[in-house]
Amino acid sequence: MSISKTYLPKETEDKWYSYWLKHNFFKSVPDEREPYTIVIPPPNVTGVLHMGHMLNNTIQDVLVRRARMKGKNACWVPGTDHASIATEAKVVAMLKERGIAKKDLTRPEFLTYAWEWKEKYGGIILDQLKKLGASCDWDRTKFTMDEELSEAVIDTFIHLYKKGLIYRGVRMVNWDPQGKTAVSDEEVIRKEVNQKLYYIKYQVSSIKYQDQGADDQNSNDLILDTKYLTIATTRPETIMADAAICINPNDERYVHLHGKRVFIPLINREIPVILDDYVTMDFGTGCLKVTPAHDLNDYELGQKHHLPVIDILNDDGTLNEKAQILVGEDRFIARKKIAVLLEEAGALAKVEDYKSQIGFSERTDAVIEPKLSMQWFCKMGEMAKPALDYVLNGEVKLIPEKFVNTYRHWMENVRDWNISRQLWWGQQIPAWYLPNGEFVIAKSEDEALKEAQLKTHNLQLTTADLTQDPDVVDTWFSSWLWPISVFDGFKDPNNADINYYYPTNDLVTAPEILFFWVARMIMAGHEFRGQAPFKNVYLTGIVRDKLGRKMSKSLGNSPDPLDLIEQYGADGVRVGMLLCSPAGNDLMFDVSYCEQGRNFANKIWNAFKLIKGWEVDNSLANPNEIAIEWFDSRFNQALGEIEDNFAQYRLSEALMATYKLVWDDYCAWYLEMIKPAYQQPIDAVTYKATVAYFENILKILHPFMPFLTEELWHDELFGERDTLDCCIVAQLPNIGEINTQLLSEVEVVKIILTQIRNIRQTKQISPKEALELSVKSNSGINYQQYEAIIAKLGNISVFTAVNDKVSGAVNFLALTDEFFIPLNESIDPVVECARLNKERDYLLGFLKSVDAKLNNERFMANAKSEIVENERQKRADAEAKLKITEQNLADLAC
RNA sequence: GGGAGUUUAGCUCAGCUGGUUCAGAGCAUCUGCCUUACAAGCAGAGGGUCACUGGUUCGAACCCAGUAACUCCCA
Repeated sequence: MSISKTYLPKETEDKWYSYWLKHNFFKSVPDEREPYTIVIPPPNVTGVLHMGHMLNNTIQDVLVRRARMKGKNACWVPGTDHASIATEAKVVAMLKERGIAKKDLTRPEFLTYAWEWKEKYGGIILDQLKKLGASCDWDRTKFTMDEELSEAVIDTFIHLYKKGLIYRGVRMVNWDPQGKTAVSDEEVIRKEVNQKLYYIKYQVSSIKYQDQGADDQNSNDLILDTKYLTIATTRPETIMADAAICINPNDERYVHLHGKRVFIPLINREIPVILDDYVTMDFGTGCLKVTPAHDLNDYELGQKHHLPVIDILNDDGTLNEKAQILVGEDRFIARKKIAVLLEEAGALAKVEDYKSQIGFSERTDAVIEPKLSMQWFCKMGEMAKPALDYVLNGEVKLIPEKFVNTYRHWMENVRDWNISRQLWWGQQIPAWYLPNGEFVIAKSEDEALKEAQLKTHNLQLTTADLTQDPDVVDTWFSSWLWPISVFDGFKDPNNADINYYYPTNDLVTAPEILFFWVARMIMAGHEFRGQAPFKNVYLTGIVRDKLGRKMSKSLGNSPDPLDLIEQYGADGVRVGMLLCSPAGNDLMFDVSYCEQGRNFANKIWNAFKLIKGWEVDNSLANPNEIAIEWFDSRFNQALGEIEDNFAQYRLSEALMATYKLVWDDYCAWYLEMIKPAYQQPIDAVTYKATVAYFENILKILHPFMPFLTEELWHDELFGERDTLDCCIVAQLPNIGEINTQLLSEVEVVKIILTQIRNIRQTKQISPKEALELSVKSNSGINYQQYEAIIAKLGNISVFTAVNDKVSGAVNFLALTDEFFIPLNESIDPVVECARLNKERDYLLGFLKSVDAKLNNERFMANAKSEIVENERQKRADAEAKLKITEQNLADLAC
């Protein structure tokens, strides 16, 4: 049977994934081993796999697989998030297509449709993760609206309410007019947008109304005009909601306005001029329109000055009757129309281009409208404190550490969390309203009734008198419980799972949800378990394209991860992702990394092919002792580096160390050293060692490249394997002895071989032509033991040790040892002299710099002794080399 | 406006408590090779005023101050 020339991922991936599943390798139940737990950041149930997931889950899988191979009981809990706004929007859209409007449905009817939709389309993303190789314990798959998880949400709500941490109040919230719901601060994405700044003239009321003809005034004129004051706003459509004009009391330009009143243009409502140093004098005109209903800062200013709140917007962003004009128009259309009306009325002084930050809804991308409404809030201050401490005292480690500062800043300035959403898809708020407007909080309608009867001392009340709050809680109010609720730690706080798996080990997530998810999970962990939910938080970067732009659907710059897997194989894509992903820094993704990953897979495949093709001859002696011993040391050395990198969560460096070990050390050096001549058999000892090394290499590769390694693992090259003897559960080798002298001497051998190849290249000598090599050793290295290797890889026919230099031969230095290769052609003395002179100049310069240190009293006094010793050694080496070089120069009579 | 971070080869990044010649890796580039494991490869080579300006130090990519550019978070 011939082996394919390249690795073919498609033939292995599904096969091994099913095999792993069939034999329950991903499954975890508590036992006596040490647990290693990761809970997945639950993707939206509506989501499809994008590059961010790809990165995130590759990292998790690498960590989980490695833990499994270190003998831990590894458990990776998967699941999805019900994503109320996003899912509800999808369901509404689906219904609309079928000609059904949400408003015509009852809540239960709507929810039936929603569940249907979820069952049918939800969770695709979990199947996509399987393609990537994610070794999740699928039996533990959870959904944030599962019965136990929902129950946990309700219980949590009640618990926090009783503790006084949840309250109801009118607050300015971020209103999403498209989703028609409030969203939390964290769900508002700010973007810089080109806008217009409208300068609008308000007539001052104590002056008689006259003179309209001054369109061409500049700003200074505007200020000097005492009949009008001019404000600058980006939102002219909200002037009808103005409650006052505010100026800075120190603003000398406007002293004449103190105590005055002005008219709102078009509707001619009279409003006061108020004074507050909140107003920045040098922004706009220095006059600020105060619109408490439609701006957070204005709201606060309004509260301070007891201004009325006039809300002129409907929930869908259209103007209502209170606006008096443009009623029913959408806010953006109204903006354009009112500009025209103001212009016609002579109230528009000018329009400027202006850039400013605008909030957009993360879920619907609608422009967020600040809106006053009655909402439920969760107090954060008290909970933030312990959650901050976990991170500050290192019980929860953020990786990289730079996020600690950001985290602290946020936790110290945390604001109360608006947890209600005006949606149906989610956990309905467990509050029941009584006819008198009071409310009770209870787990069920029956309990609510009892509470209500108790509260009102009215036993006549029936459930018909109660109305449950129609809103649901924020999705994050269920995801913050995730590390506890996936192990059913609320209903059954002492069950075997939660006691075993909690706290979890590592959380891998994006820094953008550090606050609205990570911080809150720590709060919940502390509140409900008295323990942080995880020990380490690995924050990945944002996947960007080559040009540094965030990958997004709208830009169309994101490759489909499944296409990438199709093209480069799951292992190739995993390697590609990790090659360019430093922790916490954004990564500039490019498919060329996947290509590199695929090439690497292919390299391993071909190394396998080579070994597989050898025939063993038991009668042969082992000529490769040195090579075998060297690779053993090198392997152990690399193992240490990899271990160290993992301990610091430097995954891309751990991968790179592995990559170089395999490609350079194993393939390029080791296999070349021991490779028998064409169609010659190999001795048994070398063969055995080589196969054993290869098996160890498969182990360290497995977390990165699970499919390829599992495929090779089962080849008969490695002998008969039991059904359950799989690479996925193989135990990683321990670090063995390292012969450092051998390692450094082989480095010299590599220099010699590189020099020989270099000479061949420059002198255009074919690799097939054998050369003679002599060495005049000054270092004490016994080159005899490396003779076989040098002869084989350098194609050297005769390798001799000499006491005197060989004249007329090409020569080079490796450390302080001199090597000679006699050639037929004579050496050009001019070229050779130039080379030697350059070498001498360099050495002289080097010596000078070393001597400068050694002759410097302050250096000798201050530098550590090993550094001084090091300088002395450098000096000795340089002098030795200089001596050789000068001798060569003298011999050539340069 | 407040805070954090980044700036090292064409690209992506290492460079741990300042101390092996003004620095490493992978990719890319250039040159030569279809040398029967691999052209998705092999061998060799080139490439950097460590953003800029000062300072501290015997010694600075690394510490300090300032400047510039970019990124992120918060308001």
